[in-house]
Formats: sequence, structure tokens, C-alpha cells
Amino acid sequence: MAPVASKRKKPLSKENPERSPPKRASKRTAAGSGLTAERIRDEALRLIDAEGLESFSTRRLGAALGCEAMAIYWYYPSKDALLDAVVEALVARIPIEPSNAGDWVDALRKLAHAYRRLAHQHPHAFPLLATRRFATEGTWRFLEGLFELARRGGLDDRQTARFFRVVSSYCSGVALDELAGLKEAERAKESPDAATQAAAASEAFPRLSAVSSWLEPAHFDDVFTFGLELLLEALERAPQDSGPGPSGARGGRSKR
Amino acid sequence: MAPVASKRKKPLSKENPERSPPKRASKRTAAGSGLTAERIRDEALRLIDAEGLESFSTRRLGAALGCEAMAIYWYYPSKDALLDAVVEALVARIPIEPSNAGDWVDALRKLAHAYRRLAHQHPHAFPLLATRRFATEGTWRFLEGLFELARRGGLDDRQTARFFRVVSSYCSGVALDELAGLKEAERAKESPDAATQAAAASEAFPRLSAVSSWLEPAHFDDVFTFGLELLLEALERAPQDSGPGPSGARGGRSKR
DNA sequence: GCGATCCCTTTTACAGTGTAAAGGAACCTC
DNA sequence: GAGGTTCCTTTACACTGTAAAAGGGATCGC
Repeated sequence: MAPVASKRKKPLSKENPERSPPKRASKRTAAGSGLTAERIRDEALRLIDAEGLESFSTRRLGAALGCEAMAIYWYYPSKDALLDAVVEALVARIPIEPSNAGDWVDALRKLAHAYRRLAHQHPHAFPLLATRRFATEGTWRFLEGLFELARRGGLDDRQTARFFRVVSSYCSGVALDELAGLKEAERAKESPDAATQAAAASEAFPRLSAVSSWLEPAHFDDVFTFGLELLLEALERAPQDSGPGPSGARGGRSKR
Repeated sequence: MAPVASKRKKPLSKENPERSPPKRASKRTAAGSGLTAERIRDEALRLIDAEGLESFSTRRLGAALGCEAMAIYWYYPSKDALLDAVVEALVARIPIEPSNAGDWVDALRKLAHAYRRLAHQHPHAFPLLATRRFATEGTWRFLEGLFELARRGGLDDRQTARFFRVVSSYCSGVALDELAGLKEAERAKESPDAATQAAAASEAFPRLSAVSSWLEPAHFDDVFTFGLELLLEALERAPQDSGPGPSGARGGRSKR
């Protein structure tokens, strides 16, 4: 949910031997042992989804793949790079239509919903997204199309950037909040200890308790849509009230 | 930035011996060795700020404190619990005025700015906040006051919850995005490798490149305030247009 | 005085981590 | 065949969180 990034954290050992990850369509018979970068990455995602990010390790991944942990390092220079690839695979799951035509507000809305859906489908893997940036050809192409749509809709670059950042930040913020809320609810279900504590709190803080009940998982969809539409409505108003000129500081009525 | 949570992840060994962390004001002379839960937590935060979250370990913390790593475990049942305490100390740094009077929109605005400032002051520690929930007496009191303000402003619980969640999610989303952006910029500065890649991208994706320039650190303040005020303006409109009744589904014109 | 008891810290140990480095074994090209 | 490239395993190292036990003081009851 954030454009423009570079890659690689480590030059993989010394002075870029750049020991080629498997030259696409290796001449060697494909019967080697079935190990490929894609299979490793997919299995990594599967493991993370199944057992959580904390307990994910290269040795466990190796075991799941039927090889030693170190075999992975022929395909990825580090665990970190592998996780980058997992993130890449995740964002690739966001459906991006051709979207040559159509209005950009709706494109942004679809993107927002898809992004949040991703968080719910991969709750354990999603936090990776929030911290890492991703930079893939496909993402760039998609954003290029999205921003072109914005231009045709009459928005200048600054306005486009603002709304994009605002909406995407909102989405990842909400998603993280929701995941924390879900984990919370799970824990509360299996330990009665927290229940009494919550009850005590609701007596001491009646307003907090009343408001919090609207923040529970049952209302997640409602709250998310509420905020998103708030932003999108402002976006729809944006082109016409662009003011006296292309520049000039709008918004921000009061500082801090 | 999210209320209501429970505590403890592990029952600390077996059947709650609950080996008491230092009974406040222990009768024993305070000359023991100067080790206290607070000092440990503060030093932990200092270390994380200074050297990053990744490289923070109990042994390094022990070294910084002048004791063995295991000494920490008398004060905290696990590293995780210590990190919870660090998070607690962090949110305690958010200035919370008495705020008996005043309007709640402004209180929310101040909270938003303070939260983001925290992210910038503790870039390495901040990601802890985004994933963890915190539940301290002080936070609860603060939120109780905030929500009471909202009630006096004419908002019902549902509306209060929505705006609170929307604004706080927005803030943590933006903060994370900005931190990623800053780390990015740092890396780009020291490795010229990425520069060429970026140049290539800007040729292939002119719209993306033009819009992205508005997403750089120089415009962080501007973009953040823009989105925040967008939300707060909607909040200011909220009480009067509360519609025909206390319930009823507003917003959400189109689904997915 | 003298144990017993508590509080706090160090010691030791263990299972697990990421990954550098070297050693095969299978195949391809000459 | 010989030699090189490609993929995978073995071994090793430094480091992690933390359970368990073993001190070492201070303080108590006697």
C-alpha cells in the first residue's frame, strides 16, 4: 500500500557473486527435487498462515519442504529476502483489473476493500505488509493506471498523492487494529481471567465501556466502511473546489 | 491507540506462584543493586531507540544494566511482558491534559498529533505500539474523559466509537507509512544502486513517479494534516446531521 | 547467637535461531 | 573421461529466550 521502494538488504556474501537464482527454465531436467523459489515462497506463506509468524523459521520451512534449511539459501539470500518475496506474493493476490476506464474514486474504493480483505485472509502474515515496502513491476503498473485515472478525473498530482496516502494509511491502520482486536477476542474467550477485569473496568469507566462495545468485531465492517466513505466523499468533492490556482495551501485549519 | 485489552501471555511457570515483583517500597534497604522494574524498562526503551528493535536482546539489556540477563526475569516474566511495559511507558509519554472542558474535536486533534510525534521520536520502538494493545489505568482514564467530552458534544456512543477508531487507525497507519518512508530514504542515501532503479521506474511509470514525489518526507506534515483535518471536519459536521433517529445505517453507499 | 526465611542475582544448561563455509553428488560441456 | 556448473547437505558458530538451580545477603523468630 505504498509505492516506490528499493530492494535487497544484503549484497549476499561478498562483492555480488550474484549466484544466479535459478535461471528461468533451467535446462537441467526439472526433476531436480522440485524445489523452486516459488514453491519455497508459497510454502512459507502457508506455514505462516497456519502456525503464525513468530514460530516460522527456516528449519521448519525446510522440514515442510522436505529439505534442509540451508537449501533455501540457494534461492534467497536471507530469511528477510524470503519474507520480502512472501509480501510480494501477498500483494499480488490483490485483484487489479485493467481499469482503463472507470472513475478513480471507485478504483480506490475497490483497492481499499481488497487490501482489508487480504488482512483478514492472512492475519498472521499481514503485519509484514505494514512494515515493509514492496516494489514490484505489477504493483507499479497498477498504481500507474490508478494515478492516470485520477488525472483524467481532474486531480493534480499533489491532491492525488494526498488522497492515496490518506486512504491507504487508513486501510492499513484499520486492518492492524482489527487484527489486534480479533486476537484479543480469541484470548478473552479461552481465559475467564480477563472477563472479571473487563467487568471491573466497565464500572470504573462507564463511557469507555459503552463506546468500546461499538468497537468489537461485530461492527468492524460498519466502522471500516464508515471511515472509508468519509474519505471518498471528500475525494469526490475535491476536483471542483480546487480553489483559485494550482498551488496554495488548503486544509489544515489549525496546527497541532 | 486502541482501548480495552487484557494482560499477561504466560502464567509464569506453574499455577501462579506469582512470585511478587518488588512489593512497592520494599522494607529491605533500597541499596540492593539499583535494579528496579522501571529502570529496566527505561533502559530497554533507550536501547531500542539507540540500536533498533531487531538487535535488542535480554543479554544486551543485561550488559547495559550491569547485570546478567536473567536478573531481568525477576521483574518481568518474559521478554514479551517487558516489551508490554515499554509500550506502556511510551503511551504514558503522550501528554494528556485534564480536559474537563473544551471540545472533543480539538482533544482528538491534539491526541492525533501527539501520537504521530511519538512515532517520530521513537521510530524503532513505535512498531510495537501498532501491534500491541495496551491497557493501563491512565489510558483508560484518559479515554473516559475523551468520550465524556464527545457525549457532551452531542455524539452518541456509536458515532463516538466510529470517529475514534477512524482517526486513531488513520494515525497509526500514517505513522507506519512515514517510518517506512524514512527508512527508505536513509537506505537510498547510502546506496546509489537504488537511484538508477528509481530513474528507470520514473521513465516507465511517469504518473507514478510524479505522484510519488509528493509522498516524500518533505511533505509528510502536509499530507498528514490534510487527512486528519478531512476526518475532523466530518466529525464537526456529525452532531447536527444525525438523521431521523438514533439508529439506521448511514454511509457505505456501495459495498466492495 | 543461630538457624530459617525471604529477596534478588548469578550460574548453568538447553533447545532453537539465522547463516557462513565447505563438502558432496548430479548433471552439462568439452 | 576431465572439468565446471548447479543444487543440496553437513557441519559449525555465535546468539537467542528462558527453565532450573544454586548462591549470597538481609532480616526475622528464637
